[in-house]
Amino acid sequence: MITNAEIAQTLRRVAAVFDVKDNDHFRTRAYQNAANAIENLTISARDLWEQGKLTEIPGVGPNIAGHLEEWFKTGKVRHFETEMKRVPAGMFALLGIRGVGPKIAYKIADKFKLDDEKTALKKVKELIVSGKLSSLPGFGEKLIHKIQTSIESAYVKEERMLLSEALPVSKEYLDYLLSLPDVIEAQPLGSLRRRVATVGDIDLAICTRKPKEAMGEALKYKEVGEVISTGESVSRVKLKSGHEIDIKLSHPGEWGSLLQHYTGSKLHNILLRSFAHERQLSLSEHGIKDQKTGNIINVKNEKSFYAHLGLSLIPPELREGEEELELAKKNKIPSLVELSDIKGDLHMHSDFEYETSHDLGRSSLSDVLDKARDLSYEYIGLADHNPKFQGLSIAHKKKVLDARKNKLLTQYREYEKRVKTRVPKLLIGLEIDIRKDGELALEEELISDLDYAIASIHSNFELSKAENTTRIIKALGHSKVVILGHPTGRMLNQRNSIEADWQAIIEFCKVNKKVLEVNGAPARLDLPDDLVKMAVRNGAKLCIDTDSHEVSQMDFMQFGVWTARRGWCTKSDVVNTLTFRDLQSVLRLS
DNA sequence: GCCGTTTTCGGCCCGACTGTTTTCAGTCG
Ligand SMILES: Nc1nc2c(ncn2[C@H]2C[C@H](O)[C@@H](COP(=O)(O)OP(=O)(O)OP(=O)(O)O)O2)c(=O)[nH]1
Ligand SMILES: [Mg+2]
Ligand SMILES: [Mg+2]
Ligand SMILES: [Zn+2]
Repeated sequence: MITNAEIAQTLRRVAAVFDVKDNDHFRTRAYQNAANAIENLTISARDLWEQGKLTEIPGVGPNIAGHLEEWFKTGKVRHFETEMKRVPAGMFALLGIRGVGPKIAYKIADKFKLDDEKTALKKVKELIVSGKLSSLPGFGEKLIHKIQTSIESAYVKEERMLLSEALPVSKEYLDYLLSLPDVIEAQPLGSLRRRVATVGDIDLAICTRKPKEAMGEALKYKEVGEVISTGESVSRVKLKSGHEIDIKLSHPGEWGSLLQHYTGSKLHNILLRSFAHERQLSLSEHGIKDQKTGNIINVKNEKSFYAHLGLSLIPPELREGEEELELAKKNKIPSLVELSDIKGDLHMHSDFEYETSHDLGRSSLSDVLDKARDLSYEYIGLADHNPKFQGLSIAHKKKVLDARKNKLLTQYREYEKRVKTRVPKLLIGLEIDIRKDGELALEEELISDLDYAIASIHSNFELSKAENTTRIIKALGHSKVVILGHPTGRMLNQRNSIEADWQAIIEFCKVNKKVLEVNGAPARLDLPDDLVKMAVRNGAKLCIDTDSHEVSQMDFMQFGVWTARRGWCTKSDVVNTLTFRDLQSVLRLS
């Protein structure tokens, strides 16, 4: 299996060869663009090749597509191999060092004949210790020290953090920044502002009339462990916690263009700048420059920045360099679902104790209802896991489920009596495992007594694409099963999405009026944004849930909404924006 | 190497910071 990540890595290596051997900057960039595009695909490039759609990937043209075809057919690409042989293989290992790019990596690998990728880093360390590296022209003391420390830290594997991890770290820093006298405004930008599921670094921006003072104060934040680089408008620090933070700074007059630039994404920026070029305008974080007169056009905020280009304001979640520019030109950016549109949460676990197949909730129904009232919900749905499938008699399971229902209803009536107003309606459902063969892990006669069922995969994640597709569709065929829970099963940084034919599953959901969950648990965010987009495009409905096991987790709804927004989801695509009456008909209860 | 409702040739986003160097290349965001 040739993965997208492997392809992207190889294309980057070939790009590096073109850079150092041919100094061909544009061909280098073409290969990098293709690498980025393939890395960001959700569907595997191999699948696209089988469908004859490789050149539909932006940045992949006939040449690269031809090379990839050779790779899929024969297992190797002669052209790539020839190109990569033009440099010592050790060079590629050095590219992973921060601050070391193709030029420096090549100089070292070439001079010291680093032919083995595996030993290259070790050899460089030895060359530093023996002082030989300083014999290279351009390798001063500081550069060598930088390489040395970068190699050390490169051994600590860095992965992207969850959005939920980045948010409190950034908030604490922002609270500090906003407390400074010279800081007019401060806010998170980059992937954090675009609400990407995982975040590489934390990008913060400061608006000030006194840049020097403000930057000086910003770097004095008590959690700063190390200042990596610092300048008048940009600094980079590493916190004691290990988080890396970019701080950018601008005058009030440039604030709008700074927000735009630093929110990204990179691809969005590049496309926007190319578009501006056609209008003789040049964009940067400093503003909009008229290329004929050289005048900088002043923009106060992002709205007027986009307006100057004839574009409507694009929500940060959509700024990924896909079709957002085309739609903004036509003023056709949809208005996306918002947290305040949500009228209930249908995937929560109660604290009822029984022989569960997985885990139990921890909060009382009374606490859950209090929180739901705070959130102005009209309804909530409790979807505990099905009882253990094996080892319990049907009679026992029935007893358990009846007891659960009775207890919850009794508690609910007591709550109604006590609180009286704005009590959210209660639905009693279950989250039922989809077994390997697509059967539900609960007997038919026990399912019929539920208000609704969520079907979820919790095992056998490694089944083939065809097997997963079949079992999901089979499970969704049950009349009580209306929602497919956390469809891909991914756990960010821990477990990949299952393989499945999402196009077919989405089509099935649309035709049969089934609903795909957008699970807002921060480690899931599942459906992922790109599949949300596929579902929305194809007219399938979504349900944004939290999967909460205790009251505080009901706030995960925001993460689900952000993920849905990144998938171009509007209010009308989401069933839990409906009134209770309309929701009941979606659940086939009326 | 990619790409095109002004182009199939001739462009390709733009700027900050660092280090080592007298004017800029390399790397990164
Ligand atoms: N115009 C332009 N802007 C860039 C470029 N690289 C980065 N930016 C802008 C857009 C990015 O969203 C922003 C922050 O850069 P980052 O490298 O932190 O990327 P981002 O936060 O989007 O993703 P991340 O999660 O940090 O990997 O800076 C570039 O090459 N050109
Ligand atoms: Mg970032
Ligand atoms: Mg950054
Ligand atoms: Zn689950």
